[in-house]
Amino acid sequence: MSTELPKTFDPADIEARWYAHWEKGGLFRPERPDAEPFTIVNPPPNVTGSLHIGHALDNTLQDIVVRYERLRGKDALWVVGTDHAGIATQMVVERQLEAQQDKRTNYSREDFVKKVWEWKEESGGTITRQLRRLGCSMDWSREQFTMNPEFSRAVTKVFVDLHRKGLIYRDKRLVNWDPKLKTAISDLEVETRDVKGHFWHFRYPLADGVTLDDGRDFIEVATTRPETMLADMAVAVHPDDERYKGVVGKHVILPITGRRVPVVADEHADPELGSGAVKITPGHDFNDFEVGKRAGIAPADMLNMLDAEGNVCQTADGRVPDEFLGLHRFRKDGEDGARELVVRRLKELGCLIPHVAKDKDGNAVEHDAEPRVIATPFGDRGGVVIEPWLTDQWYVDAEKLAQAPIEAVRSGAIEIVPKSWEKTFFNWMENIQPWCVSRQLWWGHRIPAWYDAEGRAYVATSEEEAQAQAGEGVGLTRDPDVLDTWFSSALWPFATLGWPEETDLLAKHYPNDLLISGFDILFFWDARMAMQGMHFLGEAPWKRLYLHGLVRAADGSKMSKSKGNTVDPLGLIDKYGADALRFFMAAMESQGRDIKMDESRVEGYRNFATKLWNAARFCQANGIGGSATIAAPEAKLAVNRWIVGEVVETLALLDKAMADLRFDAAANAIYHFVWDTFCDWYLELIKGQVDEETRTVAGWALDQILVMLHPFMPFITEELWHELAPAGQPRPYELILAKWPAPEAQCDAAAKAEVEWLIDLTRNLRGAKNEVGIAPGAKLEAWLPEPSDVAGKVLSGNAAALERVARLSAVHTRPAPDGAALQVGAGRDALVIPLEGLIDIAAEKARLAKALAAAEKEAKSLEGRLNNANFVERAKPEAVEKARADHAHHTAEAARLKAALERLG
RNA sequence: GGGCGCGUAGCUCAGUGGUAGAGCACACCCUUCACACGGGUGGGGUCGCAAGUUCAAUCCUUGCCGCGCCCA
Repeated sequence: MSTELPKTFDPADIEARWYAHWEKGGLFRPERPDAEPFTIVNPPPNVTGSLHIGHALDNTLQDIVVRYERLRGKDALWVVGTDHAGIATQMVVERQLEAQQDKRTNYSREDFVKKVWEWKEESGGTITRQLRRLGCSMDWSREQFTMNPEFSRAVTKVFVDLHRKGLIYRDKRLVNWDPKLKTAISDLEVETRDVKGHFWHFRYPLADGVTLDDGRDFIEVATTRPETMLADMAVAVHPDDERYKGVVGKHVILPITGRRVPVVADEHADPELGSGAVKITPGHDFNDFEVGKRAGIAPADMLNMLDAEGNVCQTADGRVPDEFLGLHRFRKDGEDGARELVVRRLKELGCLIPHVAKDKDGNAVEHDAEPRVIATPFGDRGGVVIEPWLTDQWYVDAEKLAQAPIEAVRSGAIEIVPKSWEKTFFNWMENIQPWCVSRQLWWGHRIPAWYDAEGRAYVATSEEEAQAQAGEGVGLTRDPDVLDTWFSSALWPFATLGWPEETDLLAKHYPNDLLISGFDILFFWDARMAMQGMHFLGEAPWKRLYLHGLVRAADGSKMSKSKGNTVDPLGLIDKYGADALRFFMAAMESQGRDIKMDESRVEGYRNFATKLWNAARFCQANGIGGSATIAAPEAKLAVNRWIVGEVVETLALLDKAMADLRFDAAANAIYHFVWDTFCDWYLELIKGQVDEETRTVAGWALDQILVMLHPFMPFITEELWHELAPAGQPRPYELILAKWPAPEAQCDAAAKAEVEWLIDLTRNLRGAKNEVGIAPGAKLEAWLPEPSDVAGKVLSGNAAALERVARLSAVHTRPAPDGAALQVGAGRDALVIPLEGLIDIAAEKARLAKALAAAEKEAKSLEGRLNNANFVERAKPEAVEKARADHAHHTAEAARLKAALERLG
């Protein structure tokens, strides 16, 4: 036995000490060349990031699984690393420059990128340090980064290969353009939000004296974005719309620009909506782009009226008046923009149709526009309104790549847990759009494409190769853009293992076994890993995909920095310890539900850790220490045989829960075993009678607790593992590398029955004493004239426990003396405790009457059911059997209570 | 508009076709030699509403009400 444990434990001290020890000793990835592999890759956090509560959840769950599998003897590999996070990281460094009145464009690309690398080396490790505080047992020796040279080579190869197969192509079309960040973004990075806006109605004069059937010489169109009329190229009407039949093919003359544009028939125009005619701006609206193409306008000919920052520029036909040039697309920083000026000019020209509304007195009032809620696209990073903008970008043919993953999920090759996410997955994958992967940034994987003077692209793994393709002497310039960060992180499950080299690591650990991620990155990351993994390695990257929810604030709202309602996991670790935070995460993680932050529960699990600590102190003081065996020790005493059986049952619950990825069930199983079974009953029952057998069994049971709890609470368990080692016999290995329990024992039903009888008796006795006002500590004598078999065994074998725990100094197996007495049940037995003059007879009668009423109510209800022929004939035989047994039990109970009442007079 | 999920004790959450559970909170008792971050006892729920299926519904089906998320 080592020196005695201190009275309280200090999580901070233990955590720092053990983590350093594990990491230094390489214990996160022991050499297990012949063991079955188990592989998880962590969702690489942004290098810019710091640990938030969502990371804490995600990584805790992964660590629980990895530690569990490591204890089960597998060659468990948890790949860790960080993501270069193109936009986010570039923004961080740009902000730093801004703070010094400096800016990115003051530097050459090379110099700026060098600055980002410097920043990364200096501050990029914050989050990885924080993951260590959580206790995460990742393989730091192989820490990855998406911009490492090896990883970058994989990214280039993927781009070149996909291009060769026609799965990546360059195209001129509308993209989601972020005018703040000045880059294209993918459709997933666009957040649609409802915003209050306006709906303006214009009149576009018909050209050449043409009129509508009703005589009007103009067409009415409406828009929420008036400024785009500067680049209008058509007016569309529905082909079946009788009102406009006569003007299809005719023209209108646009106000302000004077541009002559055709009226085209297109089904996009909805006759039911407004006037039924819509203005068409193919260069600035996704729907209009399609209409324009159908009307025969090539994308290259579509008019563009905005620059990269969303300011008005001259269109190719030179028709935008000078006063508009340089204006922002709409009001910004308190200054009117093109939108406001267009409305003003149209109004002056008499081309604005006012919106007529009634005021509160019922009078008609004219407004420039109708107020309306508009679904508006915002960039999820920059936070400004996204502009559909006509540019050349690189696209991945996601539709083709999506087929294999769809099939994999359908066939079960990938199991999504919880299953309810499958539908969402299919819905997205089956309607997937081309994925725009080029970004107009400097920080990231530069696109491996070179252009000649005519703009022809040569895609190659190197400039030499591109030159070879283009031919000797052809001048080439490299594409300035970089790839979407998710394009590279999609390769995480295999590029981190050395792909495209055919390494042993790759052969052993691909496919990974499991991926754990928040559902919020199902499309961004998980689906894209599945696409790339299946395309390049022919197999799904993982067998199971576990999706967890969000950690929400205590009031159920989403945590966000701007709302200021975030909870810092490191603060919780400081306050309660990493073990408590981890256990909270596990216990609250029920599949398919978000976790609401509840600090009192974290506190509760801190208390749980303290409970275990003190139980260990008790054991230590009684010479109970580390066990020498994996298998359960032989035992004769009922309590010991019983606790072995309880370990066996808990282990089964735990293994089942882990197999099902039910983290809550797993955590609860071990929690209840430790607190309720081991501490509250087993330790109480062995107190004062700790013999050699008990020492052995208790030591073994405590070891099983440490192992089973270790995945959830790695620090305290590791500490106790060593503290409890027998004197002079240090543990041969750390707990992190211990063997998962294999009791090779069965539940002993007889021992279980005995101990449960004793527990039942104790509970009932305590309750009775409490209700009739006897001091809990009072020692009593009881009479049990005809003990059942179980009772007999307890009386003969557990007298000490009876006295200590049940506080019965003697139990006489002969008829009880006459007089007032307390009656207490235990299993099928009823003990009589004569207490003439000691108890409040009225209180005891009330207690018995209450119990009798309850028993009679149950018995009556069961009787009713059993008298129902339908039930007896049609219900499952087990159900009928159980009802009969319960009925007998409650009837006997009632009879007993009635007798006891009569005894009291 | 389409999809998903939720509504169970004061709060946070499990759960099951056959007498409703946990943690915290609450009430009362206990300074019992591991632990007051503890021990003991107890109160508290027509399981959102309505109909249907069933011998039996908190659980299955449908509708409704309320809340949340995703997609268009």
